[in-house]
Amino acid sequence: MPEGNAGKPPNPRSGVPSSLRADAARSGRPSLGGGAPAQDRELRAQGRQTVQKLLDAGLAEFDERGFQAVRVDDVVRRAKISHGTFYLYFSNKEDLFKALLSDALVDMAALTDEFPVVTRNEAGQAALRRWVNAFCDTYAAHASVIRILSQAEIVGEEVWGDGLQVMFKLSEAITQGMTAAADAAGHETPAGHAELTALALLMMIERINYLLTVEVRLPRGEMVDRLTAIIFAAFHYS
Amino acid sequence: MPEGNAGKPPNPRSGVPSSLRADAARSGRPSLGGGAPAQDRELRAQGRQTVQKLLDAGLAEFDERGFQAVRVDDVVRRAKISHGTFYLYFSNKEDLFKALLSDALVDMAALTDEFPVVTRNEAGQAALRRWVNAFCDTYAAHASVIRILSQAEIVGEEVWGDGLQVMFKLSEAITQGMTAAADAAGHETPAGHAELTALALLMMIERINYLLTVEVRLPRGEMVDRLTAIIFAAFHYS
Amino acid sequence: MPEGNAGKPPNPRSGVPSSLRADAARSGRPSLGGGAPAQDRELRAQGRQTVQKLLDAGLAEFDERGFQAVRVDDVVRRAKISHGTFYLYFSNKEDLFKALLSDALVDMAALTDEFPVVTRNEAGQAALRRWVNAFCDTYAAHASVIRILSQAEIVGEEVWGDGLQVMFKLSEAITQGMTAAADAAGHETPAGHAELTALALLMMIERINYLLTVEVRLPRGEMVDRLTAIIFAAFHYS
Amino acid sequence: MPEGNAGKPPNPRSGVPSSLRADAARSGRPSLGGGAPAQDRELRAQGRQTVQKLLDAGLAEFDERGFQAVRVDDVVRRAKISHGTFYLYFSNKEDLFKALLSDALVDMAALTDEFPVVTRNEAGQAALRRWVNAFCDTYAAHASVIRILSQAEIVGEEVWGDGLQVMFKLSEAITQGMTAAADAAGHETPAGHAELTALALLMMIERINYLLTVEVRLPRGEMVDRLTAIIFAAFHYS
DNA sequence: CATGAATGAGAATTCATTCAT
DNA sequence: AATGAATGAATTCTCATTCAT
Repeated sequence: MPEGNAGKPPNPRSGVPSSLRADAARSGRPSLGGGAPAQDRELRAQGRQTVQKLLDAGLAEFDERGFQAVRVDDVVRRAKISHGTFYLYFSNKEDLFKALLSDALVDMAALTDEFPVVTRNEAGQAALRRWVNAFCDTYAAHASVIRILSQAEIVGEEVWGDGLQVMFKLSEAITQGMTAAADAAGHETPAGHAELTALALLMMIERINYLLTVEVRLPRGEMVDRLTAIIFAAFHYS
Repeated sequence: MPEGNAGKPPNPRSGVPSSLRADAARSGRPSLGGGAPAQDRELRAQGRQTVQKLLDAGLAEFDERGFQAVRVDDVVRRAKISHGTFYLYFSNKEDLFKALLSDALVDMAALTDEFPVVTRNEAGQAALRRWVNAFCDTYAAHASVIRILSQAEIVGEEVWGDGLQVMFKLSEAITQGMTAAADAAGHETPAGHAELTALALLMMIERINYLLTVEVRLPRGEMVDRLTAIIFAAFHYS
Repeated sequence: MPEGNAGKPPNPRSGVPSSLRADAARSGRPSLGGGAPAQDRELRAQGRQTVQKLLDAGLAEFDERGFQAVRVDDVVRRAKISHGTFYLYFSNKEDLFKALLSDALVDMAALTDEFPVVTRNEAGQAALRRWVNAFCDTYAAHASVIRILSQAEIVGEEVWGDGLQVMFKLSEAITQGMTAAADAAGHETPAGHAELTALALLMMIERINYLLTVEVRLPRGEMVDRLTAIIFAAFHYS
Repeated sequence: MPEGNAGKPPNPRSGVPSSLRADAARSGRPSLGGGAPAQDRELRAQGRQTVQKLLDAGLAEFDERGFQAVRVDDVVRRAKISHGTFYLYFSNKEDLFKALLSDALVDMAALTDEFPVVTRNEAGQAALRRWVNAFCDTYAAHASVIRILSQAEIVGEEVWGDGLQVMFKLSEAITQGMTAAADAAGHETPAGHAELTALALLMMIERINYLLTVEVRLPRGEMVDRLTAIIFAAFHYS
């Protein structure tokens, strides 16, 4: 999930929707086809295949060298198509990235619905653990793009905004899942507090996953345990 | 503190020193004056002043536009010195950044020594809270550079490494401070576990501070409370 | 009518046919259907319709954006036919333009025959006025192409030459019509003089019409009166 | 003087200031230094020399090939300076052109003040003839740029506007000079009429000069005579 | 010390045109 | 007859860095 936005951000955002502010919901672009240029043409089999080649090549390149270092030329060379063809389907490198990203974001957003109601017992903790694990899986599956997304300076305002969206959604889901049982049981749950807690914990999960996909090798299994324990404790013993 | 390193890192690092692996200790260059080119010359009043102008201008530019977007030309124009003069003191943009960064890292590293022994009581939590607050202050004071540092793809390998160093040191300090009391009291503390927990929590603190300095406006006071509570709970109730 | 040929012209022309030199007469290609590629094929209904769509689209585009700015792609998109099809009927943008232009030139050339014998009286002036008006009508009807034609640098040598042809023809017609009556009456008419005068006046008419079709809004009715008066005076009182 | 503006003009202008509308007077940029980029730097001897080399090279190239065909690369090669240096002084080809143009426009505008009061006699006609001749000289001196200017489609809106300015000024000067004597003598001079007449005649002069500088070789001396006679007749016998 | 000048290797993008289906 | 796909040469512009004064 995206964070970071180095360089003073042009348009400051504020607030905490449902205190943490979830911006206006954007249309969930379904990542299929290509970017802008390709949107208004009908793609035939061959065309679709070329787009795919570009997406694949792009993903590979981004994964290997990051966003900045990749030149359109690299992607094109890897995909073995001509320079001009690239611009037939994507208006530029960022456009290609966006296409790649939207897949990732869709999957990440899907985690929202999967967040369980976490009860104050072993079963709850087990369910939570499963979710954390799922998060790690999803993150890993899209690591290269999410990694780039989290370097806000690199991607444009708009893309970064898409990421924030998902972040807030997840944050809300966590809040819900972690407090639902308590609420039912009549426990008091300081409203805003829970949401801030959820946000903090989400950031933790994300960054740890970040580290998991880059150089620092951490024992993933244990890490998941730790994360689960921390989340559990944070909501139930503070 | 740095995280992120988008684009598969050239030379993967692994391991966890004292499980978390703190890399080989690098020479702690003492942030004074300029970078490489300036190192072997003695600076007179005028020279020092020029360097200062460049550092100021650089900081301002980095703050406003991030690392990438800043061109040597921007810095030079803002500092009102000539293009050629820049290279008299710094070998390039990254060099300037490094000079700026080292100050920040020194201050961040200093937090290490300030981490208190956190006892399982109100007093402990209060002490912890004070430290978290200090962390936020320090982070805020160097926000622009740290923000950039945390976008690994942007800065070079070397710089990023400096950041990792500090991260591991802090992580260890937290582990110590949070488990010292318990250890003394004879509590069992699963070795590696505590360190992973500390790392996770550190990541959380960092990212939240990140968010605090960028567009998303969060209530800092409450956030500090939440962070404190989470850390406390994580170590004492899990 | 074309003038202008910015950029020193490759092959300089000189002389004044019958003092004003009318170049070698070019084959008067009869503006029908398409350009080069289409010339050797018989077009069926569908084909003719496609050509027409292209001509229409081309005219509209040229009118809106001039020659340069129009890309084959624009025409093709407007005509809602495919890129490849364009080259089935025209060899390139200039070819399309030529097809469009020849219609215009035919009409302009037709003005030649309509130029009246202008007598030194009210009737003569009225007849002249009518012709000037007709010129304006014809010009307006083909404004977009003629406007382009008059920017020699833009169109190729060949096209521009076609325009010069018509210019010289018109110039001669004016000379004839304006001096016929005088000659008959035994007035002396300095040979070359009249032709140069006619050319100058033609240029005047053309440029004013140019202005009439572009941004500068002039009162056409009065303008026609002025032009008529100037021509009349030029031939009869100088 | 500029005419033409093929391709529907973005922002239609209308009206006839003092009926012919002379737009807001623009600041008379004194053509010295370079274009935009050079404006905010102090140029030393070497710099000024380089700018001059670029201006010379640009003029020569424009003259030989027109505006469109010239690539920045051509200019740079001719001036024997590096590609990057060009952009140190001009932001692009058009910028270079503008620098070149302003000289021309200043000179053309100067003709305004030189237009004599043309009396209805030999002396008046002689004075007029001298002015027409001066016009031709000035035009010839700047032929290459003016030629380009008159192809509105090529140059930007702004540049073209500068040309219109001068056109209107000249038009007014002619009106003044041609009607001053008559007015003094108590002759009636239909207000608007005179201005339209002047505009028409100006267009004539310009286009003929255009032809004089391009391929069609006309006898300049005689042409000047004809133009003078026409103008004289137009104002005095119509 | 400091400066203005010059450099030139890139990188992005466009668009006319050809081709296979 | 028509189409979508692919091409790649051409051109513009940027910017880090070096140099002579």
